[in-house]
Amino acid sequence: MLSVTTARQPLEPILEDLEKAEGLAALQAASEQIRDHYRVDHVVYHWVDSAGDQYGCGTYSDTWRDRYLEQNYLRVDPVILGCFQRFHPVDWKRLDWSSKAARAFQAEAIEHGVGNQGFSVPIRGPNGQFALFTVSHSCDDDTWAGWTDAHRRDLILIAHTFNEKALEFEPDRTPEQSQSLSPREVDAMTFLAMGYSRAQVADTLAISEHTLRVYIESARFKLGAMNTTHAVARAMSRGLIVV
Amino acid sequence: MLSVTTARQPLEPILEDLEKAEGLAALQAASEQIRDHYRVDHVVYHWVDSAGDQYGCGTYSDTWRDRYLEQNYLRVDPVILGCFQRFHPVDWKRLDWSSKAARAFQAEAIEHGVGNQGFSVPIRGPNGQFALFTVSHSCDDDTWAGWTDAHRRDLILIAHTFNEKALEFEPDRTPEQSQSLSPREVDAMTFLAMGYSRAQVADTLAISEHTLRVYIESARFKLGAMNTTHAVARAMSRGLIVV
DNA sequence: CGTACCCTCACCATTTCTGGGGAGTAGAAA
DNA sequence: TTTCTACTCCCCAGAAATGGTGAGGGTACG
Repeated sequence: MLSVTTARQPLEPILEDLEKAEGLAALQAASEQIRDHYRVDHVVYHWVDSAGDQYGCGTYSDTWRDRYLEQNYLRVDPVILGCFQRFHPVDWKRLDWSSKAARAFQAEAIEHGVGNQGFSVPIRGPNGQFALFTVSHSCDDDTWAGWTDAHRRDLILIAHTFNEKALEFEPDRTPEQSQSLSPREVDAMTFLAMGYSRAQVADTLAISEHTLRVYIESARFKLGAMNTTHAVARAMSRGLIVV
Repeated sequence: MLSVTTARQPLEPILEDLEKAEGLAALQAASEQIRDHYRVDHVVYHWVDSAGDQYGCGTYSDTWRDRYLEQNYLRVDPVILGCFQRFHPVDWKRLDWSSKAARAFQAEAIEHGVGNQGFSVPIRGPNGQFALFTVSHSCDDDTWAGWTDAHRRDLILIAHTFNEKALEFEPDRTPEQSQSLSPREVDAMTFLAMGYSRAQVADTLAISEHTLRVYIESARFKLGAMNTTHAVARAMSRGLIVV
């Protein structure tokens, strides 16, 4: 049971155990340990790949997890949708549950034992990488508010550490070093991303449009892109240009 | 001076003072307080807008800050470029300083008292928002490694709190609810960002190219984009599509 | 001192994109 | 029930981007 007094429990051992974890099975065990330590119903880490692939790890029941994947709830789940637009950790109460799909989802989640309260920490990386660290529980609002106030900072740190570990075991998810662009190529990509036409970019850079085309083509080649839009998208997601 | 023993200093008062800060001037004071508390040379918070606008706050000298802005070092600074590609907090030693521009930049930074060591925490938000919380210092590698090991977690929490505060005082930077795209528009933008031509996207979505064009045009309109490339770039930087 | 990469400029033919129209369905919201 | 939004389809002509090929001068590095 969750106590309203919410005495600060020591965080260090949790983080240390987490940092010692080796392999995905250990992460699974770590989430259970965190759950038991804080005496909440569930602790979940949820990764959403840049390609839309998912990876989850936590204490939700298998049936709920399977159902979630099977129904592609990723695109309905208000927790995902809400956190994806937010900077900071968020209490589930502050999310938008107004749509019909969202309420149906919520009802089904509670039915599967997810809990009526929740707190999720969004974690973002380059290339649109996104993960969530979530704690959920069943209790009344005041109890939950007290608990989250007391453990908010802990959860941020645990989320970070958990994410670091999860990335460590999945090197595929760390972005590979891509070939860099020349200054002029960066200029070209940047202005194109800002919506300038080729003629406008050439004018802005005070070069002929022919020259500009050479840059765009070489950038496209370096980025392995099939067209200008693709090249700009890749340059952005690789952080080669900042728009 | 930075002590190698790195006894854990209490973090709570720092965070509490930070959370009490009201206004940008208070944040400036907070960065100085953090600097003095940890006895490092500099503490800096640096925001990079999705439009390329910057906002900085910290203990760097005015001359260096002006120089940085004036020279548009944003696009050269290996700390920015490196952290933009990274998930986790990073020690400056692990960044890529190999290019000529980078080394020139480093030399000039040290000349302006920035310090030869540094540790930066990247913070990301929706819509491609990006900020850095940096601590820099002058000392040898071992001392620095010891210090960062001891305070890594503190810095993550401070970075989060600092960022929360900075956002609070600049509501402009909180993402205006950008008009969302319809599912089909998201599909269209996504495939375009993946390099598909209009014909290919239409084929993939099993709709006519004419229909596809309607989606692209309405997406372009919603995003206030001047052309397809611009629309895709905006959709990406606003986190509306994930590629 | 050669190699390699970057910056600059040019033409031609073809493909692709864009902007201007108009029109019907279904489902959800008001 | 009406209204609104999303989704689907169509034509045409002009604007823009692309692909292929070629060439010269500059700087950096071994």
